[in-house]
Amino acid sequence: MSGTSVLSQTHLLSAPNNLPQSPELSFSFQKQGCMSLLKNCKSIEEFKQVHAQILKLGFFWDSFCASNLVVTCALSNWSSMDYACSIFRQIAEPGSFEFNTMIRGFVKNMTLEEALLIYVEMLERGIEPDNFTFPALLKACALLMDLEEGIQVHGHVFKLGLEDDVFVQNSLINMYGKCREIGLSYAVFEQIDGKSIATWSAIIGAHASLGMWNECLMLFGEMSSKGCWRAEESTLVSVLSACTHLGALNLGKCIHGIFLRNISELNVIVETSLIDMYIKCGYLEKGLCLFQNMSKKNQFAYSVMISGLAIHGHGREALKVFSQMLEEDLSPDDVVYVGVLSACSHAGLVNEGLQSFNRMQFEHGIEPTVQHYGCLVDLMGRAGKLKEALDFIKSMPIKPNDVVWRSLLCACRVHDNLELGEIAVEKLFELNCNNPGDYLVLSNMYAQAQRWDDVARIRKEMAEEGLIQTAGFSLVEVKRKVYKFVSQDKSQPQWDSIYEMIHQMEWQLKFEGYLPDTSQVLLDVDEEEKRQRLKCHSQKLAIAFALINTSQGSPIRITRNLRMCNDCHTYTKFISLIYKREISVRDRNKFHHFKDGICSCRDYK
DNA sequence: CGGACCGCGT
Repeated sequence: MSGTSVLSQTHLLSAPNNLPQSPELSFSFQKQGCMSLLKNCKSIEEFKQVHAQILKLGFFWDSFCASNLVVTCALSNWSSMDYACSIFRQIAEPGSFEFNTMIRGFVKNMTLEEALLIYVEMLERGIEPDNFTFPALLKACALLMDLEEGIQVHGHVFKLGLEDDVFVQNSLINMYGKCREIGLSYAVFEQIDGKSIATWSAIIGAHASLGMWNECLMLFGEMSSKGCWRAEESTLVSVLSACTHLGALNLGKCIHGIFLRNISELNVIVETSLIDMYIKCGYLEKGLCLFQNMSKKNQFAYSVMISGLAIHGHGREALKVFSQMLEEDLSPDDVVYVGVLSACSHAGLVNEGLQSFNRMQFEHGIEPTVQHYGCLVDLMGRAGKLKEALDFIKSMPIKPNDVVWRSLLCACRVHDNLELGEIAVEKLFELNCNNPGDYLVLSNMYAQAQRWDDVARIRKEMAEEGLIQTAGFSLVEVKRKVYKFVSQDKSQPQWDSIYEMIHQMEWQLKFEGYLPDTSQVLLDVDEEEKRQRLKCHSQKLAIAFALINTSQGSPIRITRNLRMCNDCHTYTKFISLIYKREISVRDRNKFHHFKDGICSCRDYK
C-alpha cells in the first residue's frame, strides 16, 4: 500500500465531501480515519506497514491515539505483544486503562509471567488497579495454577474494596477452581448475596473442571430451585458432561429439552455434548440419529461417535465412521486415534489396530502418546498375545505409565498367566500409585491358582498400606428413581420379594440349561457357599428388582462401578432370552447389550 | 464452553 493510498482512504473513510472542511476538522477526521484503518488490519504485518506510513505523514499522535493502538495491537485476533509493548513504552504516563490492556494482551497470548510483571510495574508506579485489572490478573494465576499469587491478588482485591464486583467474584471462583482449591472457590461463592447466573455458572464450571460431577448436578438443582432457570449455554454443557459421566439419562434428556425450548439452532458444541451424553448413557441409537442429522460435523463430533461406537463394541462401524471422516477431509488428531485404537481393542480387531497405529504415525504424522501405547497393549493383551504385549512395552520410546502396566495385568488375569502378572504388578508397585485394584487383581489371580497363602500375604500388604476398595454395586433406574444394590444386599424394603424372584429365576434358568460358574468366586469356601454367594451378586439383585417393578417387555438399564463377572454375563444372557427383555449394562468404560440370549460383545470381554 | 487408554471385595 502506497502513502497516497493511505491518505486517500482516510479521506474516504472519514470526510464525506459534502461536509464543510475547516483545516482542524479535516485533520481530526483524518486522524479518526487512520485509527479505523489500523483497527481493520488483518495481520501484524499490515498493521506495522500502515502504522509506519501514517507516521511518515507526520500526524500528531496524542496519548489517546496511542492507547487505542495498544488496544488494537494487544487484543485483536492477530495480536502482537512485542509491538504493543513498543507503543506502550512511548506513552509518557500510562494509566490503569493502558496497564489493564497490556495485562489482558499478555494473558490472551498466554505469556502469563509477563502479565504478572506488568502488574508489579503498575504497583511500583503507584497506579491503582481497578475492577478491570483483577479478572485478567486472576485468569493469569488460574492458567499458571499459581495459588500463592492468586491469594495475594485476592488480598489486594479486599484492600481496594472490590470484592463486590461480579466479574472479580467470578474470576476468584474460577481461579481457586483451576488451582484445585474448590473449598476456597465455594467460600467465595457462598459470600455472594444475590447470586447471578454468571456466579452459578462459575461455581458449576469450577466443579466440572475438577470432575466433581455429583456436586455439579447438585449445584444445578440448587440453582434451579432458587428460580434461576435460564442458565448459560456453557453451564448447560458442563451439566450435560456431568450427566454423561454419571449416566444420568433422565436429567440429560431434560437439558436437551431446555436447549430445544430456548435455542432455535443448536451449535456444534452442544450437539456434540448431547451425542456424547446419549451414547454414554446407553442410547447409542439416539446418539447416532443426532450425529447423522448434524448439519456440519467437526472432528469432535467424529471423535465422540468413534469412541462411542467403540464402547458399545461396534469396532467395524467405528472404523467406517473413521473412513467417512477422512473422506470429508477432516484430519484426525491424537484423540481421534485413541478412539480408533480402543474400538479395535474392544472388538478384538488386532490387525486393524496395528494397521491404524502405523497409519497414524506414517500417514498422519502423529507421534504416539502413552494413551496410544496403552490401547495397543490392551489390544494385544485381550487377544491373548501376552508375550508380544510385554515386548511391545519394552520397545516403547516413552516411559510406560500405570495404565499400560495395568492393561497387561488385566490381560494376564483373563488369560491366566500368573508369571507375567507378577511382573506387571511389580512395575505398578514401583510406580507407587497405591491402587487397591492392583492388589486385588493379583490376590484374585492367586486365589484362582488356589495359592491361599499368597492371597493372605497380599491382603496383609494391602491393609498395611491402608488401602480399602469400595464394594461393587449395580444401579438400576425404575420409575425415575435410581436404586443401588450391593452384593448380598438386604437393605431394600422389598428384599424378600427380590430374593423370592431370584429363587424363581434360578429355577427357570436351570431348566434352560444354565450352570452356575463358581470359578470366579475367589474365596476359600466350599462349592455350596460359592453358589450361594454367586446367586446374590449385585447385578442379579438389580435385575430381579427391575423384573418385579417394570412392565413386561420394557428394557432394563443397569450401571455398574466394576466389570461384571463371567457368571453374571452368562446369567444375564439367559434372562434376556427367557424373560424377553433387552438388558443393557454399563460398566466403567463399556456397554453390554443383552437380547434374545446374545450379548453385543459376542463374549469378547 | 465439547472428545481419550486400564483395573477393582468377600
